Amino acid sequence: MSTRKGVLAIYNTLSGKKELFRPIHEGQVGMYVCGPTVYSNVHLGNCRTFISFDLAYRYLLHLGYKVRYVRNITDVGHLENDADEGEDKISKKARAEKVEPMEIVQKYTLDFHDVMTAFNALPPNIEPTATGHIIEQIELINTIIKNGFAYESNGSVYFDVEKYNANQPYGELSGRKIEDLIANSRVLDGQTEKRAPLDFALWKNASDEHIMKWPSPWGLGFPGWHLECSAMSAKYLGEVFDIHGGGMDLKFPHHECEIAQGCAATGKKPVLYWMHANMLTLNGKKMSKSAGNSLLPADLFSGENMLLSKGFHPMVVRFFMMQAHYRNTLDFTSEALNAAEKGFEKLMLAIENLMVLVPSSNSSINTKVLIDGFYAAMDDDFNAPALVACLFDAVKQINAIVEGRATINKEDLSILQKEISVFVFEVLGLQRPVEKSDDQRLSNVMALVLELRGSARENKDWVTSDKIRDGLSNAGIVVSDGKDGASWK
RNA sequence: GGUCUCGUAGCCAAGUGGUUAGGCACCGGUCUGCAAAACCGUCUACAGCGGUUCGAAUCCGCUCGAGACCUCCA
Repeated sequence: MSTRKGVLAIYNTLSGKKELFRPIHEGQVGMYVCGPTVYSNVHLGNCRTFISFDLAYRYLLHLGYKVRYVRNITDVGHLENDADEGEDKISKKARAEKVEPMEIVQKYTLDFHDVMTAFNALPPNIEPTATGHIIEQIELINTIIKNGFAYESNGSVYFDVEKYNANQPYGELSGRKIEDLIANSRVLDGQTEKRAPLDFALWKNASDEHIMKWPSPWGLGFPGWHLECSAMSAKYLGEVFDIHGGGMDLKFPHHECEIAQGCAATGKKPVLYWMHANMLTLNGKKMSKSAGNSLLPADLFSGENMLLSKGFHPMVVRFFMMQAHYRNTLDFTSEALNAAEKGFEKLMLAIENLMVLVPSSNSSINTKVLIDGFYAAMDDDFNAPALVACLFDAVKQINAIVEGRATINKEDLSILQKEISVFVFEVLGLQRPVEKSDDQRLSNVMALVLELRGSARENKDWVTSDKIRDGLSNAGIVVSDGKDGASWK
């Protein structure tokens, strides 16, 4: 696949344009994605971002790149708000549940991993935690202070945004001007430690009652949220790396601050390509836990939620997400999920048929055009919905071959089988849902039941045959009458 | 209030100057004892009003509507 390197275009938030992807080191990619703050269960909106970057990761791997994918776990420093008395999310939850903060971290990290596994998201190569990198963070703060872009105040350290902005623009990524930011910044109580409202914390002094704190040159305290990602990405990917991803809502201030921290520490912009995944909406609005407008994956799978009439398989949900581009908002509705479920089943059925097709001596379909379409879609900024459309073109062709309206030769069949498998299972990361039962005894019983029903049908004993069909239906088994006899699932 | 994004058929959603995206639903058909399933076909849309152009869903302007960020969020 090495011949395809160099044709992938990625939309770079920093330039506002699609750019041809050229990694720093030939054949290698360093990718960092802001992970979750593990203070509660991840909701479906959180999941969309990670699934979006899983798609990017998978396609980069497919193109043959050696990827180092780093996704952090934020387990300290994420405050409820920007006021000085803002409480750490993990601490607050630990206090509420009367457990150690690390018990909160452990519980919700495990939940996050379970959910990611259910969605078939590949694990990152490194999953660093903020609390595991306090030393690196203190070192980074020291460097920024030494370079003159941060100052200590009352046991806390703040980044001096105005001083930084004198030489390098602050707000480049999110398209903001510092004058507008100053004009619009809210004046919060208790910000007397800062020289200017825009300055953000690199290190926060911990009060006596604060339960998560570490010794530092500035006293007991804890790191600032923005700093964590800078320290961890630099440690594992270097001062400058290829791709930084995250949710659209992190663009400002989080990612803006990361750029400032990186430049202040090294004089170099830390990231070549900034990628931002858009939000999953519910009722037309961003899914958000704090706004009470969110849905938990577990509820979606089980169907135990007022919004849902039934549960959906994780792969149906993943397929639903793949039908929208990662840079656009996607609206969640029960109806849209139902539609995705039908489409997903249609795709899976066609692939099953493809794998057992009997080749002819010649092909009436153009396999190359189909496959080129797959690549063209993904090369265009990971356009999964365009890929899905191409896959359904292939489905139509497969069905035509199945029904004898088209033919495919042995060579084309082999290529099509391989490429469709690659794009559906490896790139889109879909999985065939496991069969309801591989119980041999049930299979034997069903074979007998269907044989008896078949006899009844031959004798036009519709009462018996329908009784069997309805009875099985009540037992959760659907009988389908095809040309070559009945089947069940 | 500031900055920005979006508005595509009943629903979800690609497409950013010229070739009917796609999925689901609806409707029609094939198959079937009936039904379901499956398959085939149909449905040719781009918020409104102007402008630029041989040609606009796409570019520009205005209007209306929705959302995001500016405070914690993926």
